[in-house]
Amino acid sequence: MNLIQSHAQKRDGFVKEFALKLGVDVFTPISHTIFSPEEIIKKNGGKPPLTYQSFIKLIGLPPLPLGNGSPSIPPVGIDNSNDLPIPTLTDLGFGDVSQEECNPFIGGETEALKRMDASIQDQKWVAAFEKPKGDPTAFLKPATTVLSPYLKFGCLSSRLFYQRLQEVYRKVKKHTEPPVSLEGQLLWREFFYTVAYGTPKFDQMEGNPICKQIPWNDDDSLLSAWRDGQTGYPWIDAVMVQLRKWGWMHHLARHAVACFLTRGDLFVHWEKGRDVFDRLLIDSDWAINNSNWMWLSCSAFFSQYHRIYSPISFGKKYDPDGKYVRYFLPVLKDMPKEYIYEPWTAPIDVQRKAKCIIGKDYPEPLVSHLGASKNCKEKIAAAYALNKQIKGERNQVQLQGVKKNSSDSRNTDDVIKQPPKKLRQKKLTSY
DNA sequence: TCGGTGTTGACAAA
DNA sequence: TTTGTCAACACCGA
Repeated sequence: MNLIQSHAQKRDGFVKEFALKLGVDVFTPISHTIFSPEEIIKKNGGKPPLTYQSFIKLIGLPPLPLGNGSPSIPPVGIDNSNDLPIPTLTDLGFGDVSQEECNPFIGGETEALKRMDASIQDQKWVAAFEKPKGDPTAFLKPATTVLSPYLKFGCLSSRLFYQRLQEVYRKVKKHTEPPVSLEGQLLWREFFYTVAYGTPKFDQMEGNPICKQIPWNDDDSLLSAWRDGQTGYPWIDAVMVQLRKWGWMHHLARHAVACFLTRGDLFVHWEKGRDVFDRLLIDSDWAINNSNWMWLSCSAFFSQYHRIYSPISFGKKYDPDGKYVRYFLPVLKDMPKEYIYEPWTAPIDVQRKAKCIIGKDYPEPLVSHLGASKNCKEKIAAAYALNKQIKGERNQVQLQGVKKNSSDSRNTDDVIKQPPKKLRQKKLTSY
């Protein structure tokens, strides 16, 4: 049983027990997601679908939102009338996180509905929405709905959002389709929930049947430089600062920093990056976060490890002047735009004039991107070959019906050479 | 077994 | 601004 399954079971048990005492009937529908992961997996022969397209083929028409088409069930809302004390961040175990005044996301259902309505009002925008085309450097007016935190905390019903989108699609002549449309985004969420529900050890590499076994390194100094926005690559560091300050950044910005940490440059284990995101993202979601880290590290779902986001040109493509970098990394605010994505290449007099000496006011690049990415590709290619070989051997064994003995018991976990334990014990500074 | 396809790359060429 | 190339993997359906 994995986390989602045990969580659901605990919740149902608790609610039922509580309700029984009050003599209340309990009806627990699928409501956090649109579809039932269990039913989709059953339809697929007991295994979760592993591609988006195969997932789409399995789903039928979605059920209507509760209270909005199911007349026997009242709308679910939050009763704010009884003045219950709201727990503080410290109560919730986040006392060491300082909240920035600029955090743009207010909590609650009222705000969630307001946000959804505001997004949906612009029917042209909804009809034309195409996720891969958004601008990850747009921060004054984000290129997406930013409804993810509200979906995560249950302030916004995914079913309601889905139905509202359908209403818009019916009204407009032409609109984008899944996977790139807004509807497609909701279905990605469903897809990842389904895989997460049906996969043992989903949140780790070892023992996870869908996860490639790759000998990631365990270098805490690389990890902390990345986490603290000290890699020396302004685009990467600015994204990590936005994560810390806002608890949110654009989807493609997440891709860029996740790729950099894992398969692109630093070759640090995706589970480490996952933990940082899990801690700092306001919308962090167990199923989606783990899925995306496996995706970006080429551990599952995606395997084109030659396609690496450049920590220099990817941000530049959207924001050649570096407005985004200057906003989140004020130390670089006076760096001329020719050098803003590669400040270490600026002549020393330019650095002096910009009041930003590289190596003193802002770090030198942690690694050389060209060399590091080449290195990563080679290591992943080798790991892939080994995974394939072991999978082949395993299939052979299954085909021949040979009973497993000790010499056959090798599995893909063996690909991992455990690094010397605690060789580098540099303690991570607190969040 | 093989060809088609896969939400989101970078770079060069047209 | 759009298209082809790079080098090549995993999954799926015929």
